[in-house]
Amino acid sequence: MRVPANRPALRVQSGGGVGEEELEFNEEGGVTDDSLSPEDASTPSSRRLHELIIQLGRYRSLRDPLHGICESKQLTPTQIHALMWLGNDGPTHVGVLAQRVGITKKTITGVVDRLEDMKLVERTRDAEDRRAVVAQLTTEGVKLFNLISRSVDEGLRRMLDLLPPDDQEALFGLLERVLKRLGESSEPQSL
Amino acid sequence: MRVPANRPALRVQSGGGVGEEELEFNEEGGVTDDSLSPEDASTPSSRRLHELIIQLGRYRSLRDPLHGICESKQLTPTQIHALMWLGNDGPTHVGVLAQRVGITKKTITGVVDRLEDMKLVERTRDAEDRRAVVAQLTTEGVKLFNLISRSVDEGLRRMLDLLPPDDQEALFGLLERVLKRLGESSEPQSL
DNA sequence: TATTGTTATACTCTATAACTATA
DNA sequence: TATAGTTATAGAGTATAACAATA
Repeated sequence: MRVPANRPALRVQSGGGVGEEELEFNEEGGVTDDSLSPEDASTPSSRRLHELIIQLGRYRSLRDPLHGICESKQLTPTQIHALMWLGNDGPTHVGVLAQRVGITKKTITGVVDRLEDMKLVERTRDAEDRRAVVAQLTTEGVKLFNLISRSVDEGLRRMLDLLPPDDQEALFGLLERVLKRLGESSEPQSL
Repeated sequence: MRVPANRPALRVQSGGGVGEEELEFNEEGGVTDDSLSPEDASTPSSRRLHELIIQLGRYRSLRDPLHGICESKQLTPTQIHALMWLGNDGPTHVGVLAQRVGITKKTITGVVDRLEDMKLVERTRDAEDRRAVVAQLTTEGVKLFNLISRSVDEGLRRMLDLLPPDDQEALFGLLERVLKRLGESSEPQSL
């Protein structure tokens, strides 16, 4: 009853320029809108995985291990997300950073604004393309990145502790094979 | 430069009532604040998993398979999240729903408001505890839930297609063992 | 008094549209 | 003209604080 508007703000450029920033290697768009070809929709395996994921989701500490970090650092998930990519990738065009985080170029501006206000990120112009803006962590930002990185490691360690060594190895092998498959069939966007 | 405030809005009741809605079986609070006991922090395994996850994160289609659904259905991630839990659990106290989605009671009110405006959710009073409000899907909400559920299945199927059958079985076994462990060491909150 | 939700307020996230500067 | 970002605007998510109704 607070806001009379019935339509959420989430809206995507579907009519205008296709080549904006939403282009991915997986372009099915509506995914499964109403056009469910009954052959390749869901399978017993996918439904089994779905059910397992729902069960796991009931354990909140598994679901969002970053939540505690957000609280203790007084940062929003999006801000943490942006910091982590900057720490992992080094200086990055803000447009690319937007892709990484999964938001639009218009939105990344405000996010970087606030990170800059907090002295965690710096903006500089790209000398080679004067239009482009490069974002990079400040010294303080790097320190925070390292701290968060260790927090994530610790969270992952606690998850791994739930698995016997054999299963841990199986998991690693499995993920590595997925990555190999992905690398063969497509490219990570704009790496 | 937009807003002069340097502090983000994310803030959690750390001083007030402990038993609000943030209580989990993993109560380390600050997680790794500054008190990193060097023994049980990160391990080679956790760092390896961390690295693998970062690599996977570069593939955006893997990272947020729900993104396409949000777009096509014109709903926000939080709204989808709430709908999915209502579909999976049936009529639910809005406070419990807040726990599931991972937001506070104050916030869930607005989310349910908007879902109610969209005629996807209904509110009723719990007859046994007149204080409590029960949220449940409308007929239209159930239809949407089924549609989204199938979309998720399809996304999962595409991920599973990246793995040979052996690895799929390994993954299932692995997840089931994690669930078993979790069930032994703790309870899913308020199930 | 304690608990369940809601209301009021403020800030962040997010997208669309219009704009500036550079290629 | 096309591309990289920013500004302006509006709606949704989120938390804190204060409040109402019920136990």
